[in-house]
Amino acid sequence: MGRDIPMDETALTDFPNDDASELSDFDAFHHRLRLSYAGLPRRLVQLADFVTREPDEVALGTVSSLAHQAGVQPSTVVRFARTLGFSGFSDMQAVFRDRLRLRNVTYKDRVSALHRGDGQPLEGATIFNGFFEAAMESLRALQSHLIPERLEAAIATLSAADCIYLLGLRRSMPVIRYLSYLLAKLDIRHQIIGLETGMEEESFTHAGPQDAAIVLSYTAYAPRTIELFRALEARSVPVIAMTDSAASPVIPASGLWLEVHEADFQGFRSNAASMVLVSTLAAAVAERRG
Amino acid sequence: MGRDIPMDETALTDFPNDDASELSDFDAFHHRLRLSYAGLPRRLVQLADFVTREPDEVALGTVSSLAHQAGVQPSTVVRFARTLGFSGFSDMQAVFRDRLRLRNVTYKDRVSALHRGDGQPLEGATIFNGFFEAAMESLRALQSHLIPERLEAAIATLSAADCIYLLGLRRSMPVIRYLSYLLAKLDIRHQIIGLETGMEEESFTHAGPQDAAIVLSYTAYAPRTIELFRALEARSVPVIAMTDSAASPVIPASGLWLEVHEADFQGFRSNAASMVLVSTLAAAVAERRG
DNA sequence: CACGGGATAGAACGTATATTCCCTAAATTC
DNA sequence: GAATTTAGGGAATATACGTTCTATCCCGTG
Repeated sequence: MGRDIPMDETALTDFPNDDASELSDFDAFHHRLRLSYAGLPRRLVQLADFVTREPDEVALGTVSSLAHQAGVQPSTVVRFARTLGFSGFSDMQAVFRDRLRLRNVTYKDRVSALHRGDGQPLEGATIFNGFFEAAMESLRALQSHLIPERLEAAIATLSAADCIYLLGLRRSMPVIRYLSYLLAKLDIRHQIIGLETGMEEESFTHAGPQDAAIVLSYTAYAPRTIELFRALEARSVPVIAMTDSAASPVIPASGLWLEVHEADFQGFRSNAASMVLVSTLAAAVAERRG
Repeated sequence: MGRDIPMDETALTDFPNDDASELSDFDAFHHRLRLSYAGLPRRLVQLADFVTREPDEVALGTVSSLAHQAGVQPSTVVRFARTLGFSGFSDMQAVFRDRLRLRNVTYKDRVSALHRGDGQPLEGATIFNGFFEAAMESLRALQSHLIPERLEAAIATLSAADCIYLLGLRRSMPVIRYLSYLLAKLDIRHQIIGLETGMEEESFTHAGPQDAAIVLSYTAYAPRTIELFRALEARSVPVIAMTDSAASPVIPASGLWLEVHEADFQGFRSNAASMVLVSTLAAAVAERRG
């Protein structure tokens, strides 16, 4: 216990800690590592990679076990520590161990910290908790309401489509953009409806039964979305709706709709469930098309 | 693959036990401890209480440090281990260390377990499960890693900012767009960096210390993001990073970064955690500004 | 091609740690 | 109340570990 090494306090703390966000020793270590990484010899780079990849091993292992895993000599490990400003390996390991300790401490008290209901103005942790719960709730609801057959039908329809039109305004717009991003990456032809205001109908002048559309709309359903949805149905475009109730105005005649309940927190809808479902559709269509 | 357990089973357990039938060493240890607890001598009871209360100390400490903390003699610690069926203290400690190791691997391999090796096409429900699990895992990881003080510091910085610059390319772009949408709704001045390719730097020619920036980047960090991040730092723009490791190249000198691990499924990253955190930041800043 | 400097590997050293043994104290039984 | 058994404390011992030193190798340089 009696570690009489002075443990060079300045070793890691001489970095600009300007403001309230104090750099943890662990972060400071990595900061230093990044700075000197470029000029490091081969074996030390090997070690640098290893310690960033397996920080837990560093905390729990011994010099020789790490040396073995990283493919270097034990003495190199010590040299690595000294190069980074520690008095020896043990000093460096202490940083990694403290991180493990700390991590589990925050894990322990986070519940009490987050659920503080003492009427104080909303602090960050409370707001986070709200969004977190909303997302979890939405995901759970999605999982329990999802009907596999419907999902399969939706995938089949989309897979057969020539071009997939995407419709979702206001709060659903970010989800649509995300879907568009996914489809682009998967090289699936698609088109967002309504990027330019007022020109929405022009987006699907050529659309027909050979295509398909995904429509997202949650209460209160944007009137413009309903309009555009009806225009799509009028053109006999097969529509897959993602909405939150059987009474929704965007449920297609085919009955092909997927139930998604987005819990909201302070008026902001967590789009977690929509994002997951939309990812599923994109990946499944890509898979189906091969 | 014997794992077709519905995910809500695993959702609430603290430790990702491989299976209900196959107890982890750590759980087995506690089971044994409970059985023999009643007939234990005084000092050993003292130790039993200590190891259940502070398992991390057992994993990280030495015989004498534990003896000191528990108020017994070092030799008693060894006797304790032997009484519980270990060959010595080190054997017992190994169990506690393995537990620490396992804790942090949880989400890594779980999703990949869904990748079917038999070459069969994945059906919709399977794909959905993958994305669903990835999202849940990301959210859980976010909750356990989030440091409330850091979050507060980030909110404070953003609240004080004149204009908030948003940076995140490729896979992070959808999240940035979503954040932009939120900020627009909340009437908070902001600017996305890099909407037009090649003209990114022009987006922040007027940026300075009075502003702030949010940078999203996950492995493998897009080189262009790193470049732009450095340019921001060079202009002394306070940067808040959302990234996945202390070794990330986009961690600002201020140390103001938030840890986010996005589990991915089939190469697609669930952005669930990022979305939740980004919503939190937007709402908290709005709240702070009143 | 020769030389010098630094990086690396391997071995030797000293220390800290777990372990073991033994003695003392306490408790239980005859 | 004495003897025997069991728990606990303390010190000695063995081992594993980090550290340091030195010889060798590689790479760059004159």
